[in-house]
Amino acid sequence: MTTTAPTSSAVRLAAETWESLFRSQVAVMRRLQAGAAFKKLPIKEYDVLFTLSRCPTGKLRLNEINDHVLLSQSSLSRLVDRLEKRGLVERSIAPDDGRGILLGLTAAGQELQKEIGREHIRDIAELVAPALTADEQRELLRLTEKLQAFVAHK
Amino acid sequence: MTTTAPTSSAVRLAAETWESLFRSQVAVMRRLQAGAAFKKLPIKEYDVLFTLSRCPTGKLRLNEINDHVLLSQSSLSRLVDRLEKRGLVERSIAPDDGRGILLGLTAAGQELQKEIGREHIRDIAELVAPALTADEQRELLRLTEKLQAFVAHK
DNA sequence: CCAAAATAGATGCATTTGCATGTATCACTG
DNA sequence: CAGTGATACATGCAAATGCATCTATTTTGG
Repeated sequence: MTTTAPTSSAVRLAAETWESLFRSQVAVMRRLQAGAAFKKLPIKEYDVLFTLSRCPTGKLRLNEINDHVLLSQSSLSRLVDRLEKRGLVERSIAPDDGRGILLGLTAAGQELQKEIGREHIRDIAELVAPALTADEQRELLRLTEKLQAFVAHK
Repeated sequence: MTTTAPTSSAVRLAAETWESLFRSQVAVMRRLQAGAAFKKLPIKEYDVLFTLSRCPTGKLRLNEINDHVLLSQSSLSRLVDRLEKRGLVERSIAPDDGRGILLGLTAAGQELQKEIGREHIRDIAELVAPALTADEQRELLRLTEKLQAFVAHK
């Protein structure tokens, strides 16, 4: 046994931490996706609209979106088909990569994202704000950002 | 505007906290499900085995499992079909509710859960332990448990 | 007690998803 | 520069999922 091997209690703590994070995510997500906000658009499709609405350039490569969702590459492609068919997004060729697709919101897409987002954000606050103090929320935000940053660069 | 209305900055903090929690979950989950541990069994199916292995009685009602996963009732029923077909779980009639099904692990199910779990837990530790200190992990555990407990009882 | 409403889980059918594969483009190397 | 390997995204096809519905059982309220 070397001094750098993880101890079983360290492994157990990591596992329990992950389990708790995952289960809390499930608990909140079950509530959110069942809400009235997602009658018009499934939450996974909304997520793409939201991600596009939040990015500085307003456009993203499909593979960039794909790095942040739990869908296979092909499923994301098909999800984008559905959004495009509804006139909510538009595909264009990426200017610096002939293989690539840039995705942007249409005006209708922006409008729908805002409409759903208003209700969605209220649902989130209804769940999170009474559960945790503002300081606790900030700490949770910091810890999960730290975790995500590590995993993203690993 | 009443004094009990949530302020927009309180709503925003809750939303950002949720977003960060959700994205970190996605980042970790993408890694875990892509790991060698889940070549033998998809992670959603493993999750049911794991949940059964962790419960005090060794058996759970389908609707109890369903309260903690992101699958519809029918999809869980079908997932359990698949596990049963592989001889990993067995269904029995709940003794106190003629509508109900109790689910339990078979010996093969226990064995496979342990086998996959050994590798899975190592993968988790590889992601979480270098990202967060032990104190941070404990704090994250506490906060997510608090959140989950609130949402579960709301 | 009885009827109505609610609940539990299985199933039909349509939709979504994932694996494998294909085509085109890009990056790298000699 | 040319060939090879890697990457980006679409598509075929099979599997998984979700909505709606069904049957049986339990719970509720008068």
